[in-house]
Amino acid sequence: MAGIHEVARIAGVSASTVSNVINGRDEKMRPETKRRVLDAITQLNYSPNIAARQLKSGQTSTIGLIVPSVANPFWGSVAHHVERVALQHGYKVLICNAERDPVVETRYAETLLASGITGIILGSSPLSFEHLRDLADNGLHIAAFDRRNHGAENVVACSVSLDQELAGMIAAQHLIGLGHKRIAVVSGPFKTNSRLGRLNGIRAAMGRAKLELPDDMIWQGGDVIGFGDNEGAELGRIGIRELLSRDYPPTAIIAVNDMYALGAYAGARDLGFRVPEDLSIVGFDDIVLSEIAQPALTTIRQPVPAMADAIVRALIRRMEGEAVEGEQAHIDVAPQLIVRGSTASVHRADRA
Amino acid sequence: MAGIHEVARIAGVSASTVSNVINGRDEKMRPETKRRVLDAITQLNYSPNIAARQLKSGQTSTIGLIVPSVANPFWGSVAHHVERVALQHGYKVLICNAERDPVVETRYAETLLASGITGIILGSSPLSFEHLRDLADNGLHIAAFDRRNHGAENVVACSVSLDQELAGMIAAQHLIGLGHKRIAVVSGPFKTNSRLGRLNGIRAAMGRAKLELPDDMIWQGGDVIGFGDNEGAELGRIGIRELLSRDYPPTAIIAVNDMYALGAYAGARDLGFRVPEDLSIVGFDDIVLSEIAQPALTTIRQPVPAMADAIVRALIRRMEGEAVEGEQAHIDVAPQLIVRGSTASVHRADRA
DNA sequence: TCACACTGGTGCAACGTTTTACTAATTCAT
DNA sequence: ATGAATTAGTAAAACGTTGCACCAGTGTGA
Repeated sequence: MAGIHEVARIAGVSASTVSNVINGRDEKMRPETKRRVLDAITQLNYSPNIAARQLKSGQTSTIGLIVPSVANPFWGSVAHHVERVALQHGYKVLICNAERDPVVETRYAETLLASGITGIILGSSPLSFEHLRDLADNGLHIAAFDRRNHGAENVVACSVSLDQELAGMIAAQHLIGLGHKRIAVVSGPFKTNSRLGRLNGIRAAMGRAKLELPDDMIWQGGDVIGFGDNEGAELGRIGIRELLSRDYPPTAIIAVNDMYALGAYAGARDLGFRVPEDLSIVGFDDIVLSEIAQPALTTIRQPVPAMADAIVRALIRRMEGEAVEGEQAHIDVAPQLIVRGSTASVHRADRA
Repeated sequence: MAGIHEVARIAGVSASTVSNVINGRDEKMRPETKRRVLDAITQLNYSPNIAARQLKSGQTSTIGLIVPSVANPFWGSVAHHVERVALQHGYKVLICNAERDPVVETRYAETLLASGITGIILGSSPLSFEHLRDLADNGLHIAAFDRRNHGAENVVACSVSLDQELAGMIAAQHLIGLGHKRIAVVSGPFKTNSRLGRLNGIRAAMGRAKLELPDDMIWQGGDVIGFGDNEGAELGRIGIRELLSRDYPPTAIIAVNDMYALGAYAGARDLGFRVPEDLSIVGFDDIVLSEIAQPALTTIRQPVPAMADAIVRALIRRMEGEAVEGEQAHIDVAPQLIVRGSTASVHRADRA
């Protein structure tokens, strides 16, 4: 591969001039000189060595995106939109799967920082960001997707998320409004901020309606096999079978995300329950397949394109030092209830 | 951030010695010296600057993965497994979404090569690899996932794929065996090698059974909005509605992948057709949701974990110069028919 | 005692950019 | 005609590693 000096030699100029051309500093340069350089560049098929550039300037136009697992279409969609927005701003995106494992997450973040990447977006919504404090102190800008930065302002520069509690409340209220009284929750471990937020919202709404949410109506699976983002659908299926086998089965289910909800469809079917006649199901996220499912899933949509837009812009402002003191650090987006075919007014509730 | 010289100063040795410790060249070194260096490293929280290392050595332990879109769970799963295997071999993975656009694809490949990455895995299965010839000539090792490298041996170093024709034949034979005679195909544009291969297989099987596959039974959508990997489900839905509105609608559908197939479920439902009573549907890939769908989808499985394993190992052998002359460059894996609930013997065929 | 081999390191020149300070050549104002 | 200002471009020192070539001691055999 040819270097900048080779180009300079061919064009009959100095390396500095070539560098100036490449970087658009061509105000004080004869058009003809510029042309000669450009010609040499195309002739040699030259492209700048990124490692060298980075070593010198300390800058990369790359941001890291750490997600639980791209095998979950929700995160696939997030990755897609983050990349789209980043590209518009001249940034590339490096996607990493960390499976919500803080150790893997930290290792990835370290690697990214060591590669000169100074900004990452974290999708794992952990309860604490302590494992990343060192990196943050060393200059890594961290943005949180799907979690507020409250209580971690010095580690997490900015964040976007649904108002998770409100989202949980809306889901529960929808079911309560349909007359459901025995509502269960299906989820993986409540070890993420977002899940906990949703659960609190559900509790609040039920409390207000004078309904109980006993612990045995909260099904938590997947502790052993990780946080269950890969196996969301499978866990949902298992969870609901367990719940529906009870003496007093629930008449409605709130699944912690759409993958669990779709798994719940299968589990309900396994036991001969019809959705929504015998069982109503609500999910969160609104992945593409939710609309396709039979029946189409009622869910709380996360407006991913807008969220990606907000977080990428906010992060880039921080990385480029443009953020002003006290600039709004968290952006709350409104959850949106999408009513489709998986919820209906209660039928079997009275029988129990 | 501290550098190697700072560490050397603290440990009371030279930078070379620190470098030797970091890179495991410690055979001729007093254990005590090594310990001092290690102590200094932890004390300063030192980690080597990757850009500098790369600039000097020309090596990165990173491979690139270019996929059509991680928004399709199939590619999410591929990314997941590629990453898993790469990590086992000490490599990291950089995932890029190219939406099957040769221009975007080329730009990503250029960026990767310029960053010192000398090996990429390409998932787009293009008809031609000409757009990448230059990069290959400049030292980029290219591996193809989902397509044979035949006819492009000098551009594509190695490849894995299903035997696409066989896969197509198996799908068609399954339906033929159930008595179907009017079989339609739903797909995005046939501009990829894998889709074309599947179609050829279907044709061959039908020809052998003396059945026709007229052009108007091959629905192709999505030309305008890209190659339709994002919109697979939506396209499947539209396509099938169009096919089922014909005077002589098909009794069975082969969808080019599971996303299209799942979309076809919705489209069939829209028009009051029941699956599988009125319409049988077969997909390809076997994504997680296929098992969850109602009814569970009959599909041709791609053994993703094994394929990822094979291609990553083959690519790394090439990158590290260990591949011997004439080493097998393409690995064909066997398609596997997974019969589930979406196919049944023909009922309505006679009515038409 | 000398030549030689080992042991346990060290010194320094790269790698390919960027960028600051500098200069040679030209034009301009006086 | 002279000094100042402008224009168009250059030289060279970084950036943080790596790895070859080298070297100062110490032990060994003749």
